[in-house]
Amino acid sequence: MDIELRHLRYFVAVADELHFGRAARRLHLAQPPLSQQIRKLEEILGCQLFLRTSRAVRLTAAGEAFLERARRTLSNVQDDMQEARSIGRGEQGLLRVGFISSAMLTVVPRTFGTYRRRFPKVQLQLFESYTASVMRSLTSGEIDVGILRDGGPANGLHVEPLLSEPYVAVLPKRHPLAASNSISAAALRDEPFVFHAPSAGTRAFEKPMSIFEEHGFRPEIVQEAPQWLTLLRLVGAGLGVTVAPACVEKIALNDVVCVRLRGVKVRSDLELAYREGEHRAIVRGFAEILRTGVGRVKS
Amino acid sequence: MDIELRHLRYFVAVADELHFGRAARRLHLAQPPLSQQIRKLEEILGCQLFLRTSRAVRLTAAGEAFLERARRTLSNVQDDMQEARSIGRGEQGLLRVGFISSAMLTVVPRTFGTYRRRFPKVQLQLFESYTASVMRSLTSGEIDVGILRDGGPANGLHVEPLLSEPYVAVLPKRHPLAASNSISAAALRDEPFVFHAPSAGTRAFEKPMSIFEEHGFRPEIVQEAPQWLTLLRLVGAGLGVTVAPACVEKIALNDVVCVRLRGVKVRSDLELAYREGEHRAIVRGFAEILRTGVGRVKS
DNA sequence: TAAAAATACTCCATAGGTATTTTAT
DNA sequence: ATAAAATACCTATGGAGTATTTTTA
Repeated sequence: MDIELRHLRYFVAVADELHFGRAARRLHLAQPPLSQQIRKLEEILGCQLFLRTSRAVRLTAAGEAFLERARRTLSNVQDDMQEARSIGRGEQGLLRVGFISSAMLTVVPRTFGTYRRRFPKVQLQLFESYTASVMRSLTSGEIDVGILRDGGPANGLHVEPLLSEPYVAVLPKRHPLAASNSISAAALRDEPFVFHAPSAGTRAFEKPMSIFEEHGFRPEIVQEAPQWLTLLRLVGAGLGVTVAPACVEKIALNDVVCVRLRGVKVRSDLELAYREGEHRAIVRGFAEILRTGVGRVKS
Repeated sequence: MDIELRHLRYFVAVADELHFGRAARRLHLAQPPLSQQIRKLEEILGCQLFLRTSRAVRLTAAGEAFLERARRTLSNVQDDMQEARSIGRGEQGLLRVGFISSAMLTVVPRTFGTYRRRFPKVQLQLFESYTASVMRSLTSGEIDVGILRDGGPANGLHVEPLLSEPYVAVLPKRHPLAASNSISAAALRDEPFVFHAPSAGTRAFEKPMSIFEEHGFRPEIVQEAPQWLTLLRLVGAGLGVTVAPACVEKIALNDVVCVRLRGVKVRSDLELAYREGEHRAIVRGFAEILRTGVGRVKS
């Protein structure tokens, strides 16, 4: 016979009432089974908890000490259950989110705010990096969610589109085409390019390059740089031109001009990623907020 | 349906083994009821604790958190049970003992040592006083046990003899009777007496006085003092004589002589007292040690 | 004598067992 | 194909109910 929480619940009730009949009523129980269970508890413990006469019930020293502990145990178990539930709903814990800088030029930061308000107890850790690095961190388990660009299908990762944007050409302010309302990709055939390194993300690199493939050329990259801001300033300084997802225009200073690319089907996809088989409510909750947050703006 | 410690025990076993079959074996249980109980626990909590496939079982984030808590709860409950048992056996707690000074002239201090060794975790608080005060403190609940002298039967108190001693006459060194091997109580008829005040303990006062009643006189007390040492020095200084329990001889300096009282039936009883209906093992344990400790020396 | 706990018994809810199916690798 | 969990169903322990007795103030 093992001790059970039932014994503690009954014991606390009797100790509170110091009356088996009243305690039984409080427990929605008949008096005899209550007496039995208390007796059983005393047998398990091997010591008396109550001194009973037909006129009065009082606690022994052992009962006095055990009462405190029993109360604490019952209360702790309740708290533990609440915590488990809360974690089960994704309301508690640590969530590590890796993201690319350009995600901050979209609606994403606002969804972070929404998430904080919805799950205030979650500790949100943010890691800023580039697509390939975000994917590696996801796979290795350093982060739980990734927000990246054109990560495409990846082994062991679930990747889903959040936001699709057209590419724009980024030209120096004084470039002959800078005044155009829109240009063809073919117009950039002989231009020197500045761009990210391929290692920053294979697909994220190949996708914009493929724009020019159908016109039979591949841009000559004269300078690589990791950040869009850097690339824009290099364009502004006349080192070359580039193509970028439309959102990048937001950080363009007045030394460059962003021009719509006519007839280009290829678009840049901002994506949400997490490990395949990811089950944690904390991750599912974040993903859900991100989807609806981004979706609401699009519609 | 309420959560029970059974659920925690089963949960911990499965979490340890990460295998329902093995966990069931460890619990001396078939696998299906274990699966059922875990499922039931998950229903009670309202969240998954395990992710099971037929090939692998692993903890969810909620399960991970709940595991720690469940372990702690089970361990705490075990500790709490041990503590209750220990208190039930009188091995823990606070024991307040009131005693008269002369008890320290007997075997009593040695029994205190025995008690400490037997119940090392009990905090023993000692209060030195006189019989009437010890009894009042017992009744009022300030102390738990009393060691006193001739407290006799008292309302609401259990009083039992520990040690019976003859009275001796205490005379100044140069008193005419001081050289006697023994004297009759009648020989002290015209002597001035020094003694305790009656308020120090009615029976403890009346008992020695009764020695002289059968010889038709009552000692004239010329000076009262609360402590035996004081009384002995007063005798030594020639203020009077007195009668004292034999053990008091141990603190006699060479200015007094203790002489056996011939033909005196009245003896002084060192007694153990506690409240009637006292049930606490801590008190019973102390009383038992005191009885056997004093008894062993007598026999 | 009256109030309350203990006892005696009965019943049934449910923990646990057995046999089998489903599932995922 | 196999190992393991889930499902279905059955059994029986023991928790809870009813009636009664015992106890003590």
